[in-house]
Amino acid sequence: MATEQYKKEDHLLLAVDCIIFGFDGNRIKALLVKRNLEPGLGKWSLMGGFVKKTESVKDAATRVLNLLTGLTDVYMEELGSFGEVNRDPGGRVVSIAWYALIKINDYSEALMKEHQSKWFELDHLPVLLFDHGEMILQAKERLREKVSAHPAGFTLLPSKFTLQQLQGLYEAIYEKKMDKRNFTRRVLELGLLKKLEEKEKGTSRKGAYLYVFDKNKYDKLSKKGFRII
Amino acid sequence: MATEQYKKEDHLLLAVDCIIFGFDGNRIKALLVKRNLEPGLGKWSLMGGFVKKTESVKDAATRVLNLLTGLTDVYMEELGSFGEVNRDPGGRVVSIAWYALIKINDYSEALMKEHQSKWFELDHLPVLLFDHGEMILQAKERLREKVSAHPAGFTLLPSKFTLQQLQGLYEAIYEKKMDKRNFTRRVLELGLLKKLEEKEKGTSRKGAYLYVFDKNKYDKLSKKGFRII
DNA sequence: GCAAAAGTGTTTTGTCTACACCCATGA
DNA sequence: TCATGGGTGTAGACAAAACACTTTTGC
Repeated sequence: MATEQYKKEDHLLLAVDCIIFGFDGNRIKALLVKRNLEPGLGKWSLMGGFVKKTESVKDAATRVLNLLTGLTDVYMEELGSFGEVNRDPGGRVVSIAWYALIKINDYSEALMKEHQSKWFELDHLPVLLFDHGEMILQAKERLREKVSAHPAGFTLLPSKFTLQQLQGLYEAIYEKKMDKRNFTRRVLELGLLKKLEEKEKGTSRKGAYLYVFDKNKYDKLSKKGFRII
Repeated sequence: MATEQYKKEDHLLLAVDCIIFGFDGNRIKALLVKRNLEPGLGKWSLMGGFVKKTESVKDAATRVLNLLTGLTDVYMEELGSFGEVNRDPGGRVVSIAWYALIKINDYSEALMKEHQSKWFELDHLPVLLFDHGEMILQAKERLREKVSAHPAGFTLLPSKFTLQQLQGLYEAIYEKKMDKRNFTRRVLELGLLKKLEEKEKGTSRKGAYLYVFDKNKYDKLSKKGFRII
């Protein structure tokens, strides 16, 4: 099947690794797993896997994410390749890193036990496999750039959320406090949110109104971009 | 050498393709070559090549760029992977696209003859190999984002240049006219440019002052970013 | 009635945009 | 002397930032 000229070229292993972000209401966290093969058996690492001949790179990333989380339809984007010759002592493996944003509660305790996985705060990461620490750092930077101009980050929140939760998310990503009035005004002006009658009463006596996204406007803003910070 | 578990995984071909941008004073152009192997022999395509086992992905991109242009120390950045299963009918090849910014005069007529290569305006591209058209589109978009906040784009200009050449570059990238006074003020305020005594007398009787970059400030601004548009 | 978080406007500051004329020079 | 591109400043519009008090309600 393959053209003759191609056959004599070097064939390599191509992997995908997923930086899976979650938000627990206070901090951004990354989901890591205990590696189950050599080299690096038992080390904390990103969830990864090899790209098969019969699937696209994106499909491989989706498959690997699904293997760990059971989730489909997750926001995921390519971060970039990691292609140093000796990055993996087990062989010549080029990895393409992807970052995914999930609702932290979509990932159950049961799955954590099953896969020996755990959420880690970004400034309390363990020692990581290979160049996975660098991948997470780059992904964190990319996440900042992304959410400054796209509503993507909102997918880290539960489907109903309060304005203070949304602000807390941005404060966690940018690691700085923001002004409540300015923040509220900006996000409401985007016209992206629908206010519900319901209130969230967990955190205060008064209770805060819950909001949901207007999917149509979300799609429009995703394409066009905006500036929220 | 390779770990046992790795051996049974699929091995694929990994390629790099370079989107090489130049600026002729009026338009952004891309450097294309006539493909010299099957499949797609004779078609216009990006300069590309396979990643060898003994080189990093970045080194491969650098090597491929150098093969065509003879240049080293070129501004180059990863665009992303192109990994559809059937993107290359010759076999399962995943390509990592890189874009490079060179001074158009660094690429001689002699090299164009030797490699059957040619500069094309971005809105007059020929029919291209595989998904190379899509790569160029994405690279063009990325270039816009990049130069809006980083001085990288300046590397498309000759080492001495006038303010109007710089403005022309931005106008070409954004495909819109800008205000001369506003533009001048903004770039001078960055403190990035050093005014020379020399004047460029080619395009007007009066002559326009030439500028060069202050390398130190360039490096600082590269990291920190700015907003020019 | 009080503690604790929710909700809400205005003023100030800074940034961005629009806009037009004189200058220097070679032909 | 005139045609051509080079160089320069200001006023108004708009957006961003700073800032503090009232409301609701469960205990």
